[in-house]
Formats: sequence, C-alpha cells, structure tokens
Amino acid sequence: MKKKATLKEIANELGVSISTVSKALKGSTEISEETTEKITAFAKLLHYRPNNIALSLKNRRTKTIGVIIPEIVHHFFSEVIQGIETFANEKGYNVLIALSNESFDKEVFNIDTLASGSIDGFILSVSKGTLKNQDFHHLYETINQGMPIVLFDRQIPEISCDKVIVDDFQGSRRAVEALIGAGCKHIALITTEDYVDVGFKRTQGYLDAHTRQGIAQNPDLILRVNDQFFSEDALVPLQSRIKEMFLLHPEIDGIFGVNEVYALSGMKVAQRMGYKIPDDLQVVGFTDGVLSKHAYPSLTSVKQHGQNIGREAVQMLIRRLESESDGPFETKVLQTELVQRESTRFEN
Amino acid sequence: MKKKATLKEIANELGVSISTVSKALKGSTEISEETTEKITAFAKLLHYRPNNIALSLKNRRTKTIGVIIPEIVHHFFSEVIQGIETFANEKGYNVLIALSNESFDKEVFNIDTLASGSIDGFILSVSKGTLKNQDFHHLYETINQGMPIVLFDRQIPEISCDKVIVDDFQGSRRAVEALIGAGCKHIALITTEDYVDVGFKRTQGYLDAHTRQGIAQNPDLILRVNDQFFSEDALVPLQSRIKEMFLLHPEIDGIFGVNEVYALSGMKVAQRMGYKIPDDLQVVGFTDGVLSKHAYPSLTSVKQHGQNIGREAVQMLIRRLESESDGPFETKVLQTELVQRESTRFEN
DNA sequence: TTTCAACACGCAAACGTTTTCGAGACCTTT
DNA sequence: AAAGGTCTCGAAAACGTTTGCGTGTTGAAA
Repeated sequence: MKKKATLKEIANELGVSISTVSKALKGSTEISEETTEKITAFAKLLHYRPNNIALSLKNRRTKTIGVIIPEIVHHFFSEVIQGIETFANEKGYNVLIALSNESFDKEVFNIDTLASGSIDGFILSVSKGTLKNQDFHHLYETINQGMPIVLFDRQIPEISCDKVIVDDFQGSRRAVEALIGAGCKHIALITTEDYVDVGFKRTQGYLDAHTRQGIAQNPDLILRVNDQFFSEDALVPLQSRIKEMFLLHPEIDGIFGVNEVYALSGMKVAQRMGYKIPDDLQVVGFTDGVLSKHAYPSLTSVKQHGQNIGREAVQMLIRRLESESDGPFETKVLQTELVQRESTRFEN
Repeated sequence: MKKKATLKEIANELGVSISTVSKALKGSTEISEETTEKITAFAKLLHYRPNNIALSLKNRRTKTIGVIIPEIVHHFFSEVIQGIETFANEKGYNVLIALSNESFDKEVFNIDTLASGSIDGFILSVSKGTLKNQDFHHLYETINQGMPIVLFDRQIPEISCDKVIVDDFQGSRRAVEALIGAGCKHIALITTEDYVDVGFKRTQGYLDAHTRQGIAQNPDLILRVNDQFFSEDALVPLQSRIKEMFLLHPEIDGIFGVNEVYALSGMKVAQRMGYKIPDDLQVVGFTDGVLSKHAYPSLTSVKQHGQNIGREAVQMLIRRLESESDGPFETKVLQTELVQRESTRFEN
C-alpha cells in the first residue's frame, strides 16, 4: 500500500534537495552525472511519475479536453468521441466527458464545473434544450474567459468560435437527387421539427434537390416528427404516422429519412404493407450507423465520418490552445459520402 | 478576455487578505457580516469559482473517476458509460475516459498517465490484448499504490478488487432453456473463442441448459468465431461460415448468438435461405442493443442493463474512496433479463 | 483605569512541481 | 596568494486553495 512517490521523498531519502532531484530527472546539465544516475535509478525503483495535478497548477494548463455531448448511447456521437479520444491521446491530451442529456441546465452546469480549471478547452455539441431556449450566455461567458470552444454538429451561427460541421445540405441534396436519378417521382421525407439545425438543413437539401431536378414536391409527403419519438418506446406512434402517410399516398416510391431510425422505420412500415424494397420503394437514411449496415435489406445512407469530425475538432482546439495567435475563427465543413446498399437501385 | 478570477484578485481589489476572502465565501463565522456581504457580492460579480486544480492539489483528491474501456462505438459500453457518467455526476464526480482499443499497451499507458494524480480511482473493462497476454502487472501496481479499481464485464479472477459483472452463465442458460421450452431440438451456438471470459461463460450456459433439460447437444452446432470477424467488413466470412453450418445441418431450429451481431447474422443468413422466423427457426441474442430492437423481425435477446452496471461500479468505487475502511472486496453479480420479441415463440 | 473576553481579520504552512538565482567548493590563471 | 571561472547544488518563489493559530481592536466588567 505504498503511496505515490514524490520529489520530496526521493530528496530526503537521498540526502539532496528537491530541486536537485527535479533537475536530475529532467536531465539538466546542472547536476553531475554521478548524482543524476543515482537519482534516476532510485526514482525508477519507486516508479516515480510527476503528479499531474501539481503540474497543471504550475503550468496553468491541464492537458485535458472537455467534451460535452447530448448523449453517448448513440452511434454518431460515440464515433465522434472515438475520434476525439484517439487523436487527443496522440497529442498528449486526456478527455473529460460530460453528458447534457439534451438538457439546458445540465449543459450549463457541466460547462461551469469543467471550466473551473479542470480543462483547457471545450469540444461540444449543444443540447436540444439549449437550442430551444436560444440562451447561449454560458457559451459566451466561457469564450470571454479565454477558454476556447469548438462546436460540432449542432450549429449556432451567432456564436463566434471554431466549428466543425457536416455539409448536411449537400449530403441530403445528393441523396435525394440520387433517388430521383433512380426513378423516384414521389419521395417522402421523414424529418424533425425545424429548431434542430441539422434537421432543418437536411430538409432544405431535400427541397433543393427537387427544385434542381425540376420535380414537383408535394408538401404532404413531408412528415415532421416530434423529437419525443426518439425515445425508445415511442416507435409505435412514429410508425403509425408513417403508415397513415402511406395509406394516403400510395404513389410514394422513395423515402428519405434524416436519421437512421426514421429511414428504417419507414422501410419497416412499407415492408409490412407489402412493398418490395428496393423494387417498389427505395430508401435512404442520413447517418451511417450500425443499423443501416445490419438492416434487411441493408440501408443506403449518408455517411458522416464521425471520427473525422472528432479529429478535426481536436486539431482546431489544440491549434488554438498551443498558439498564442488569436487568429480568425474557422468553420470546417466536412463532406458526406453516400454509401450504397440494398435499399436503393442506384446505378453507380 | 478577462481571465478567471482568483482569491488573490478579489482580496487585492477589496483590500483584505486572501484568507478573509476564502473564509467569507465559505460563510465562516469568523468574518463579519458586513465584510462577508461585500466579498460575496464582488465574487458573484466576477463569476468567481474556486480553481479545481488547486483544490485537488490541496485535498489530494480530484473528484474524478477514470474509465478505461476497450472501445466506445459499441452499444453495451456506451450504455455503461452513460450509467457511470450520470451517477458519478450525481455524486459530484467527473469522468475521464480513455480507450484501450483492445490493446494491452494502450491500456497500460492510459492507466499510467491517469494514475499520476489525475483521478481518484478506476473503473475498467480489460482489453482483449490484456486477456491474451495474461499480464496484469499494471493492475497490481495500481492497486498497490492504494488506488482503487473496479472491474466490470470482462473478469479477471486472480485479481482481488471490487467487480461488477453480469451473470452470463445464468443469462444464457435461461435463454437456451427458453428456446428448448419453445420446442427447439437443435440449437446452434455462435460464440467467440474461449479466452474472452464472457464468451466462455455464455457457452457454458448454453451447454448447461442442454444438460439440465436432458437434450442432446451436437458439438457440430457450435460455431466459434475469431474476433476479427467483429471488424466491420468481415461480416461476409462470418455469414458464409454460418451458411455452411446451415447447409450441413438443416435440422437446426434455433440459434443462440453470444452477441447481437452473431445472432442477427444467423437470422439474416437463415432468412435468405428461406427460413421463416420464428416459425422454422427461433433466434435469441445476448446484449439487448439497438440492433435487436430494430431488426426485422425484432430480436429476442438477453438484456444486460448496461446503465445499472455503470451505476453499481460507481457506487462501489465511491464507497471505497470515501470510507477509510478497507473492507473485503466484493463482486456484484447483476442478473440479466430475457426480452422477448418477434424472433421467438416463447409462450410467456 | 485596568483586565479580559469576544470579535474580526491576517500570517503562514501545506499540497507537488518547475525554475531562477545565488552560493559554496574547487580549480585555474596571473 | 589573490582573482576569476566552473561545477554542483540548494533556497525560494510561484501556481490557487484551505485552515490553524496568532494578533490587534473593541467593548464590557471589575
């Protein structure tokens, strides 16, 4: 049960001063070879490692990145975390994670606690609660205190800081254009309500695709789902609304869902109603997760490269942390990739 | 760009000493009401919050829990993290996350770095690399330094520390017994190689169910999959091995997979070969994740309650951190739950 | 007026580092 | 032998807290 060794203990044991030990371990030329050897040997014996907390206090930097995400049981976010953690580690940083659970209050609380010295900077995706409230004072305050923030995924245009986002508009536009190119004339959209930025942009992309391809778009084919439908057990009402739409509009021959669950639910409902996928109906989802891969038939989807998002975010944050220059803020827009699988008949 | 306020700044500004400010903010009776009011008001104005790092150094505790898991893009592990984070937060702790990526070296490295003062204790699930190496020196050393560890999921019997595990044996025994009860005579098992403890136990449960129910078990119906099959693109060889088994043994009328992907792959292969689920073939998987819920037909599976595991682990760790008593180590065994869905015909 | 408590506050140490600066010991040079 | 120069090391400050103890001021009691 021996506790961690400290400089003082080594110094006392060897009859030298603390500073001598410190210098010896850092290989300073100030200390004689003989002493250095003796000290390093003894330190190795005791498994000495400098105390991070003391270092953080002295250097006024923790080498830790704070990450706040709405939830972690979620393929996309855990992929981003994976990217963040891996790259941060390569750069010698640790990652402190906090969950907002989509709640404004928890987001504020977490930012407050972490900002009190625990971390050097934030990477975060704002909660839906925050987006609803439109209250960003906690973010402003943090930035004003000189702590850098990198936002990812969920955008807040009015906040000036580094951002890394996905080109939701282009991604969904291309997906819908691909559907049109594959012969779909009546494409249903299953989307969220507009206050979530990414849902809004994906809807815009859907609309734009129609405009550009000169296809009429029927507003009745847009299903706006309340977010509550995302909670596990609320799949039933979602599916019944989808079924309703199919009954009203049997002409539907394509589905674009702004996330995996919506697309998959659309596909399942259609299958149960007798539609053949992809012959009668083609389906594309946004976010390429484990569900798309393992669905039957497997789901064509728009891949977001979550790990790259994390990687980019870390890179932007560390650049700002380690350079004194307060350059202009950047917004990195990452392109998506359309992964084709069995739920569509794209020629390519 | 004002930096964080410190006690010293407040003291200087108000012409009092640092200790007066500190005591006033803590509501000490030593300080007069008048001064206390003045100080708290000014501190509020400056958004003063005590520096966590300084507190950690002084108190020799960081109020941070280190979590090391093999990977995070994984439904089970992210559920555990969710449980850990939520409960730790309630208790006033933060969570530092590190990923081993199933590598022994990364696990050792992460433990070493985090153990140097950054955290108060560990919650971890050991990597496959560590299990292969059978080298646990890093864990022993950490424990010897007086830093508590709670292991979860992946067991290491020879290490004495607190553990929280799932009753894999019972869970799979009951699942297989349910299959037998529902009329299955020839149940295939898709499992991992034996060095992973949980895979081994689930296999044992499968065997025991046969023994107890007096059903003959055919060793040819056990498919041992190399772990590489878990990497995304290696589903194809997995599926072809499953198909092979079906061709050789058309009598198969039940499948038990030790994880979601195995069970789902088994079901998909069977569906493609014309089997009707659950009429011709019933399927049960271990780990109740998003795949099971959204599969078509949805998959009956053994639910592990990942969040509870995280919760229990935090509870054990904090109990050890906050009580001086070094009581005996405990192993908490959590029971599983058989969640019935469309892939089986269990009467219950 | 002296004495003594109560009150209000400041000093200083401690947590474990790093780093600047100064100082003693020894050696070389004149 | 004195002066100067190298080596080798130690003292102390600093990072931001908390806290035990000392101290000065006040008021009241003797």
